[in-house]
Amino acid sequence: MKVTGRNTRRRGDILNESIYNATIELIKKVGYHNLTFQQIANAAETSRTVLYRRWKTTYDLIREIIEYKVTNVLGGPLIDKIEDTGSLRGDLMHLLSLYQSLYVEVDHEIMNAILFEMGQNKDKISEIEINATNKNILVMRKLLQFAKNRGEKIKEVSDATLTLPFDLIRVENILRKDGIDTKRLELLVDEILLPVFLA
Amino acid sequence: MKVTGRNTRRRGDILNESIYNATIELIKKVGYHNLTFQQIANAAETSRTVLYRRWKTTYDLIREIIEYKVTNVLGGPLIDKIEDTGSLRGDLMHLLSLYQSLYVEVDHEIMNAILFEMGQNKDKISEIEINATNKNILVMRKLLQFAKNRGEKIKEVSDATLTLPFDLIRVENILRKDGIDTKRLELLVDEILLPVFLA
DNA sequence: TAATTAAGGTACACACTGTATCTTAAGGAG
DNA sequence: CTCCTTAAGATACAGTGTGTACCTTAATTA
Repeated sequence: MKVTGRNTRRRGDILNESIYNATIELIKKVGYHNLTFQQIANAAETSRTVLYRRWKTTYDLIREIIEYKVTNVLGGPLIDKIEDTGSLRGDLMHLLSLYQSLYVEVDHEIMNAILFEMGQNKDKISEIEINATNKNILVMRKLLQFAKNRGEKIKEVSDATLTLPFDLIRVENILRKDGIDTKRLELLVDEILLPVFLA
Repeated sequence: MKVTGRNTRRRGDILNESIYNATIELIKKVGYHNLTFQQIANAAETSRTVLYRRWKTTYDLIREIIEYKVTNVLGGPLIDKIEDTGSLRGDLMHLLSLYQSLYVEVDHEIMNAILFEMGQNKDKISEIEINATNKNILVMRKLLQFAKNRGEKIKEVSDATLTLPFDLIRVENILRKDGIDTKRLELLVDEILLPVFLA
């Protein structure tokens, strides 16, 4: 603690946000791989003890930050945010834009860190992430139902294929990461997603 | 060193392979994130000094292991291994099988570690990896040329879309990782790749 | 056999981890 | 307003890993 006296000990949400922000800045600077509780504590001007009490690993912290940020960015679950825009192409563009906005707002490094841990920790994380995958499948089912209701001819595909829009955004953000603009998203829709889903 | 006397100091390839194998085993055990030079040195029964002399980071070591393994598994560059099987479907299946075999033989963790670093280290790695991406594009061009020569109608797509087969295998190995069998690869070909590339 | 090269040993200062123990500020209940 | 509970923050310690420097000596080559 730098300042002694009254009003020097933060709690609850104020402290949390300070830790979140410090963590995000640190990840941008040193990367997820080099992220340490020690540095987070320094940056957030708190104590390592506080961090260890709440999170076992930096991954647990990151996960919490994502959840916090997602609700802030989207303002609610993804499935409530998709709309019937009048065409499958428009709906897919809207979906990709929404999902992409998460990567931009939450920060690539953090989103990719999650993806990486999914590839490493076979057991404990899968529960959380399988859940996320299932939610994404439901989003796509709803989106394709819009198209069917409009009379568009939709192919019957497996659940695994329904995750394709999300997978594409993930790959884009790992490999390309810069210049993922509307034009790029349109290319994904026109060259990949529409041929896959539209009969 | 455990044993003193003659023939106790390994060099060159024998030492290298010992280090490679120890690293692979360690990654399987503790994951890339927790991989340390110290543990590698112990497991390979060598000295940390030896490791630091040759590799600056565990990532550099991993990268070398992949190159070593790839030539062992495939027996040469990927572009020389694809064949005209008589149909685009057959060619794509063959390509996916080859690329998937890398993940199985080299170990998921290591392949994913590379992917993760690609997402983190924007600068230095991109040169290597952009190169790899370009090679993959050439592979797909060659494969699609087989199809054109046979008279199959092939869509004109952007280069970024040509990396789709590789991207799909990557995603599979991050998220699903178990049960990526022939049936799964067939689904990728029939539901995604053929609709994208075949007119 | 001598010279060169590289493996292996030892040591050091520093950073991070995880845990335990203690103090004390903040916020609520009465 | 005071007491009490809760949680923030300070301090300390043993263990592990890092990166580097310096030295010794085995293996290879000339």
